[in-house]
Amino acid sequence: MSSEGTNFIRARIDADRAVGRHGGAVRTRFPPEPNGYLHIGHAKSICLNFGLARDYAGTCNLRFDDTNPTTEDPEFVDGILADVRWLGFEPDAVLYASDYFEQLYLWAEQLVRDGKAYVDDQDLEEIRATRGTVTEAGTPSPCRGRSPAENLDLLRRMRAGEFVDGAKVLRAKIDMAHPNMKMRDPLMYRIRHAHHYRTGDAWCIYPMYDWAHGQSDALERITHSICTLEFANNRELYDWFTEALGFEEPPKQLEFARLNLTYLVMSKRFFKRIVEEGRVDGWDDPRMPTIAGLRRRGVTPEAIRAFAEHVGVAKANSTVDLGLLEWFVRDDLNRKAPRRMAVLDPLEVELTGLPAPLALDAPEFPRDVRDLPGAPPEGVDWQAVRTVSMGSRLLIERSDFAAEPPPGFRRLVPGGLVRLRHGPVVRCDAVERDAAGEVTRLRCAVVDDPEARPRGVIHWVDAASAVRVKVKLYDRLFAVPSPGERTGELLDDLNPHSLVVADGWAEPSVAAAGPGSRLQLERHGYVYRAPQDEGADLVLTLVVGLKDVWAAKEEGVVLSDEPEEDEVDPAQVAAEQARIKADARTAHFLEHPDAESAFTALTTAGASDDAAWTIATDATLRSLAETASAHAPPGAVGTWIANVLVNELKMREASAEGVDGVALGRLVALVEDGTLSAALGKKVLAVILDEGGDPRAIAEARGWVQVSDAAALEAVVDAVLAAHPDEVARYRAGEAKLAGFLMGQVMKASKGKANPGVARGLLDAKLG
RNA sequence: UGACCCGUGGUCGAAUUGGCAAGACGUCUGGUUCUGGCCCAGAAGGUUCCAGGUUCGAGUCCUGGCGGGUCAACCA
Repeated sequence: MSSEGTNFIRARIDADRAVGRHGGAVRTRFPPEPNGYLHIGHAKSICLNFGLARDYAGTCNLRFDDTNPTTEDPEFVDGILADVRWLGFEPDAVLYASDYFEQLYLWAEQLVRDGKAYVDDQDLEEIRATRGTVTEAGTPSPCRGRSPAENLDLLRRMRAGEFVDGAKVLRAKIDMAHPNMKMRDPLMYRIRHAHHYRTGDAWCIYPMYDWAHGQSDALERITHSICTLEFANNRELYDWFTEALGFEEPPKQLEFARLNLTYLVMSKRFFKRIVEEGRVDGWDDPRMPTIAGLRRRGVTPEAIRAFAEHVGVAKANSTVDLGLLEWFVRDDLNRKAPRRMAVLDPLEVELTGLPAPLALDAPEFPRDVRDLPGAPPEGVDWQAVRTVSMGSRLLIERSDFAAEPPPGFRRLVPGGLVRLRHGPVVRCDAVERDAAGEVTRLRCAVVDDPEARPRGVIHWVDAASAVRVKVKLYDRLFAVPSPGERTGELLDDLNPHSLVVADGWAEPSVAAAGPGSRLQLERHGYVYRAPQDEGADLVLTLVVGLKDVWAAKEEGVVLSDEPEEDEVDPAQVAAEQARIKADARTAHFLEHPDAESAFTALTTAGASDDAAWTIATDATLRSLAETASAHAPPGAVGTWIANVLVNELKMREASAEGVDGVALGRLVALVEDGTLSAALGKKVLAVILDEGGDPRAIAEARGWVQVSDAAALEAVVDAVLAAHPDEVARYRAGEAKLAGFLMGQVMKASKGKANPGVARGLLDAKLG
């Protein structure tokens, strides 16, 4: 199992395996449509699906969902396959929905024969108009009543190409008044005389997503079909199709929240637009959140995988801070990228006191990198040292000198000392300026005093040996955390400085770093040299900058004030809520007098309003309560039905129909007279629901009798207290919440049989 | 105002299925340091959306409300 904890999908898989579904196998798939490039959001899905297959020793297919010939392109299938492999996953099979067209068609004929699908002659507008709205039912097509034989003939002629595009469609025959719009006779096939990149001209009808997807999953014997939240409404249809075709152990669809990141949008359409408008340099522009873009930026697959695992999988819409992705990129590169020095905005330094050029040994990594968690990367010699020469003419970063330093400035100042990284400490003796007052050159002297206390350490390059580098300083694509929010136009929020090219100088060994290598330019960030050089120049791209506490402080990031919360009086809220509830109830009772009498009867018998309402508005529960009330106090029966029974039924997805009212009443009586505690009563109820029977007999057969005897419970309480001395001490030290924990232990020790009231009294007394 | 899904520190997200509200990022201290990086130690930050109910005990169950998302392509 992954070290990154659990999530609802894993919980579901564990539960399915526990009951032996699919023989405990896990088969997933990643199903992109080849109509664009994959982005970081897809990476999350890829890591999820392939990660599940890996952790459960299952399989994961890559399946191209290529059911729409007009948008798809083989260019994208190649790109997608390359991206998946680059991320580090090898599909167990590379498959295409288009390979299933024949089977899909055969199944469609089957549904037609079964009267579960029909051919509709209505055009696009008519279908749209008769679908209804979210609050109004749709109206059936005039073609809905066609006979299976006629439909079959029409479908075959559709396939044979007798009709023009849009003339006819095949629809599932479900329910035009269904509250879920996806179930209002959804389309299965449309006519499209178009060339498909794989099936060529073999077909002129193409399956819709809903029809193709679940059946493709079933063909591949997928166990868990994982998709994003927006398909949740489609699940009912997914299940309808697999049910209609009668698959055994059909695949089950599970939906999770797609990844959103601040400073980014994850929209294929927007990507397409900025690529076409030339605002970025293609789908793989290093500013793009596409996998290809991240790769060209120099981000490693390891960083993406670690990020994807970390953000987790849930059903709540959420937006992850882009800073988190950047953190994972740094964390990975910190251990992999050899250190180098480069000056991007040079200021000349004339160094005196150097008798001859120095040859300095500079380690590839600082010592402490070795102590990082995780093994050192392969192929990196941690002891490696490169030689850096230092002559009398140096270049330092312009921002590393300040004639008038701000407080806390730990770099070069007139008359001040700094260490030149891997080299000597120097003192700034003179500052040369041009006519405009701009600093043009510094004169510094080597300070040969081992006691010297420099203000800080700065990097440098030797002017005589430095090589020219062009560093593409990439920044976030958007300037604001939520693009498009201000004006509704994404382009308005594009970061104008997302690409700044710096012409700098680097120590010579930077040129020796091979194509495809990653380095840390010390005090700047991590850079990447493209596998293919762009020209004669040495070009590096900034993958991500180093964390920079100083720059953040300089910018003076001001945290916004806490928004003032309006003071609300809970009592007032409660009163208001009660009024709303009461109003709704009176309105309901106006039309349902029987509900009102039941409600009144239950509340006067002592049930709470909520419990009474739950029962009074449900005919089945109402008659159940009536039957049960012959054997136990009606108020208690009401409370039990509303709070315990309803929950149990919900968990087993069962209805109240057929529940034994007499047994229920007797059960409540047993709880009321103290024979059973509430917890034991719940267990007995579960048995009644599962296999039926008399509550007393069930309880006796299993020894489920509440223990109220103080002496017997005292022994249990003593044992628990003795077994948890730390918790007892913490409780006595003031951690009141530990009482709940200890009480839980007592209940557990008594196998749930302790009378909670008595046990609690004992416990409280002993804890003092 | 139909159906479905979702509300847990600033941001993500766990919680053994009713029993001590994890962890990470971010923030703030301090230490270390020849990278203002990394690392180490510590801290702050929560009425688990709200109100009722059930229970010895509720983030978890029930009822209602509020807020957000998705669905009315011959896209996926």
